[in-house]
Amino acid sequence: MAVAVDLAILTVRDKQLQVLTVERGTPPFQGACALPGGYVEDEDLSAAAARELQEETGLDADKLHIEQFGAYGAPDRDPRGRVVSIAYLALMPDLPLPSAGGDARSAHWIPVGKLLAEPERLAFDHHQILTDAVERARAKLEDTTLAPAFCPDEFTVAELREVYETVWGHALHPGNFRRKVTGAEDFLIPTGERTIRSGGRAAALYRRGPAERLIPAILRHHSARSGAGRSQLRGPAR
Amino acid sequence: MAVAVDLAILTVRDKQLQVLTVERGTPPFQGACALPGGYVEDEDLSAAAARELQEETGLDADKLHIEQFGAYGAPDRDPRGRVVSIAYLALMPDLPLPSAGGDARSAHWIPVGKLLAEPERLAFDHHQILTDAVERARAKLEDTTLAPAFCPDEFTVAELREVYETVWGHALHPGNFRRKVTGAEDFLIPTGERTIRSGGRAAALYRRGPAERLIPAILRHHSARSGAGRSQLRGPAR
DNA sequence: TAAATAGTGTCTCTCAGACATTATCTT
DNA sequence: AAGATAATGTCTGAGAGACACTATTTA
Repeated sequence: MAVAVDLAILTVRDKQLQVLTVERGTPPFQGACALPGGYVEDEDLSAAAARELQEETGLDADKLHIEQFGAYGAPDRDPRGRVVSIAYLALMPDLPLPSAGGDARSAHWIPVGKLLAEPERLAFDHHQILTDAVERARAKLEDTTLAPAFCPDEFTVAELREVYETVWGHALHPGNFRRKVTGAEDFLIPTGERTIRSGGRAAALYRRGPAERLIPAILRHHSARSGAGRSQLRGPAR
Repeated sequence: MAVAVDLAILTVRDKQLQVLTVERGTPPFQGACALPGGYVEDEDLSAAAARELQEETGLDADKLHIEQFGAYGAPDRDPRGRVVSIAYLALMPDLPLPSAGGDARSAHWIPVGKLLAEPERLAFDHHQILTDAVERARAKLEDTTLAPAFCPDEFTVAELREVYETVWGHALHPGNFRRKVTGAEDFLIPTGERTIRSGGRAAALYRRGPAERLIPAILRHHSARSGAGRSQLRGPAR
């Protein structure tokens, strides 16, 4: 029984959540997209994932976030024979891929939304794997300090907010978002510098802090709370 | 390369979180405890886990909660050869094990605390697997409706609270706990009946509701909040 | 100046912790 | 009645959504 690793490498690019795919040059699923991956050799699973990451992107695994999130082993998931695949999720900023890796033949960034809407475009059970990877990423933004993994070393609050908005797929309130992320302990460390990334007031730059858990968490859904604020009608008499 | 499944089957028993272990009768690790498990055959991974569960406990997998939580594949984790193991977490009420399963030779419930304190008692890397399983269970009680999986079909709020207290390892405030679990939508459904399980007023019985996510969540840690209540000194003048 | 974005302040509702109190059951 | 447990109520502070407002930069 063969054991492989598959990687869902995500980034935020052009205001879209995108995933790195390779085009399959040989059957089965010739011409389709697939998540990068390969067989596990005489090494630990995480080492296999790091090696594949290096081969596909030329990037060093300990420079970005990478974590295991599932194992897939349906008997017929690979028509060539029994393969159990351990799936890894990697998050990275929108860097130009070194593409030096000899294996970087045909790596492309593709918007996740497009891929999930067309289940046929992904080989094997990679549609399911990608679905699970995206859900994992969305959930982890809520209560961990993972979001800066999508940003360069130094970033603004607005850039961080764009990460959340892109991954979750809906807009967040700028003022409240700032209050929360700057209030969470050890999440963001101000560098003291400012920058102008777009027309408007210069924004402060931050670096990610040492915290791993986000306390308090930032919830995706408005959790069916009736909402506060001024929605109640409290006009002057009636 | 062999692929196996290992099961961390947890229950709450005698006010302790306990795990089902089997005693190893043959080398390696002869005489040590191990998590039940076995090789994956011509079946899906979840089917292999369900089969092992059936063999070890005589219980049906679709009657209790079971979920995959990790894959372990260090090259030297099994001295007999390369084995990658997919780990599953199962939660069940404190039932008498049918033990009809022919394989139930030497299954024992052992308190998790005791096992985690003595890393040598568990074979292979099962100490690590159990550690991860327990952490997963603790985390899932926070924001999912999983806790009733540890209870019989009908249960009282106090029994549910005992589950939380046992898994998390600390006491919870009875009044506040009740307010939260009965307030969470679709979490608990009152059966209308009452029962007396201990000296005192009869308690209402509940059944688990259809919700999967617990909203709002119940947090383990007091999240370093300064705490509210009457701790402020507000005595009458001074 | 206007336009645009960064950042702060405030109001109100909800939630959680810390009690206090009432209700119901057994002995 | 006493003791025990179940269930409810209240006060307070923290956090979140909504929104108004101020600050700083470019065009």
